[in-house]
Amino acid sequence: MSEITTPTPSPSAPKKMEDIVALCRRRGFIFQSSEIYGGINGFWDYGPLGVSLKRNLKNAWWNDVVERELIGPDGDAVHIVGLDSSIIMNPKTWIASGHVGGFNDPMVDCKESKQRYRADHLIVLGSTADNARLYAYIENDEEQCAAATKGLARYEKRDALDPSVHMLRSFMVLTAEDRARTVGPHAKEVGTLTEARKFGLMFETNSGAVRDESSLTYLRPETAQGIFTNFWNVCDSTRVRVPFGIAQIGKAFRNEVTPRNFTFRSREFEQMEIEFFIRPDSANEWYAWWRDWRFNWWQQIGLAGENLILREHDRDELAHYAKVGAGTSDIEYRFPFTAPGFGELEGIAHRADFDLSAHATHCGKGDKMRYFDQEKNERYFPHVIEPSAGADRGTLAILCEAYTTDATRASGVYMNFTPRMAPVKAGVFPLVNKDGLPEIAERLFRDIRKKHVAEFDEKQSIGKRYARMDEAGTPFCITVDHDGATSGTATIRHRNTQAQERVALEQIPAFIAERVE
RNA sequence: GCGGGCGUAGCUCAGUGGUAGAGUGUCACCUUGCCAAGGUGAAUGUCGAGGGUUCGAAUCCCUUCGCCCGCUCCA
Repeated sequence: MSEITTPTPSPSAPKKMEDIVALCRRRGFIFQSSEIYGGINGFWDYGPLGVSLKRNLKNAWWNDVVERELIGPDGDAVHIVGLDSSIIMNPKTWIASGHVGGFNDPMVDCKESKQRYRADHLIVLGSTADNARLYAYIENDEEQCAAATKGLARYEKRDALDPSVHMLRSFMVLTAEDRARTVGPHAKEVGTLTEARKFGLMFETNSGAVRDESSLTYLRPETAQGIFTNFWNVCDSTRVRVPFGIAQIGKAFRNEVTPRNFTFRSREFEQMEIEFFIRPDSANEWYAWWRDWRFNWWQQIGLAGENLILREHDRDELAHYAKVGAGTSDIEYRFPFTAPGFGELEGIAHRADFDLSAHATHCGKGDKMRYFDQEKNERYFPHVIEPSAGADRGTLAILCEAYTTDATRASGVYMNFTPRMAPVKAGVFPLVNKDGLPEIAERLFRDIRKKHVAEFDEKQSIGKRYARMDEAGTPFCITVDHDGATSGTATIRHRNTQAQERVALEQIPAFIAERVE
């Protein structure tokens, strides 16, 4: 093997999100959904290169989580089984999980202050008399309450109203006329509060042809509940013992208030979730192990730089199910649109036994559904460590991290994917489209293609072909030239350095295989 | 949901009431012997959509959809 050229790479300029979005479209990574009809907010399609990239990410996750050996904190192999549960489930699932009750809140906007309030947290104070002003404040907020009381007193003094006929009402019971005489918590004028509107974050649909209350169902807002509801099935059908995990990759749907930032916050998205079931007393150990292993995993698949951080949640930002327990942490990436801040890629949460016991209660069997631990001769609801990752966010982070500008090369940019993530592993070209070179190159191409994704290109100048592969992020380009045709070799061009080395034709498939796996 | 900005060829953009353009990319052929080279030729547009004003609208007005930024939201 001999070096031919080694150009010096130039330092990368700061990344602009619009450039990344443009490349994604131009090269077929990501398109806007239903674009020819003007698109639809919060939905995206993956093109030929994009679907490969995303699938490589999901396959890497599934391989590393479910299929390959993984050694846990106790030195034993970690046992995880797969699952593919349905998107539409019995709606009671979402009552048990807290999604129907807790996240279907009526909201009120104030046109004057631009503030938004939970309607069921607004209390209205004032006279029962018609046309008298009412003052709203936020429940349990003493400052707000005092301000409303003061405002009311001043108003009633001015208008000489009788303050003895006051009453408190929830904003929820107000009529349109009442709202028109209500002053919002941060407002000066009356009538600036809108009516209460439901911000249901779950997509509703109906199962069965009859569309009524009884057929109401939801598109799942997370894949996790499909795992929890199958916990008992998996235990009964598989020889699993705590500690063990169930892994699932699947779509989930949330009616986000504001889809924003390319695919980062979409209404339809794909999750890669593990629910790992443990003995309650081992939560700290497993939580820390999962957190660290997952952080390490993201680094290995191409997010190795300082743009990736692990962030432990503060107590006061913990979700309702994680108030007690070992903690919650996020693995976050510094996207161009969040910089200098970070956006969440994966959350690792100790959910305690919140979900299993909630489902046990709601399905009516209660404590009878506790897991029996043979070894300890004890019954309990296992605690759960949940590493929950976004496949679309992961794909986007890889795209952003890989995007590298380089003024010295023709394309001006290349995608620095790791070989494992790269949609195309190798481009195979004849240097010129004659003299028997295409035939040799095509034989090599077919040989590589038996195991790896490769592209054959004999059109146009060699420079254009390299440039195209740079934008697709192909790590290796193999060119059959005249020297090679006589000596049985070809040059392999490395994407990042543009350096070339000469390798014997029969060794090239192994060369690729070594670097891709 | 609110406020601001923006939507013209795949991409970057010009065109401000009178025949839709340029560069670049794409494709074909020739040439070429390692980095978007050169030559010749070709294809490509609901001017985001709908409505209105006008003899005539990419251009002016209204509505709407989408994208970006700031709020808001984010289990």
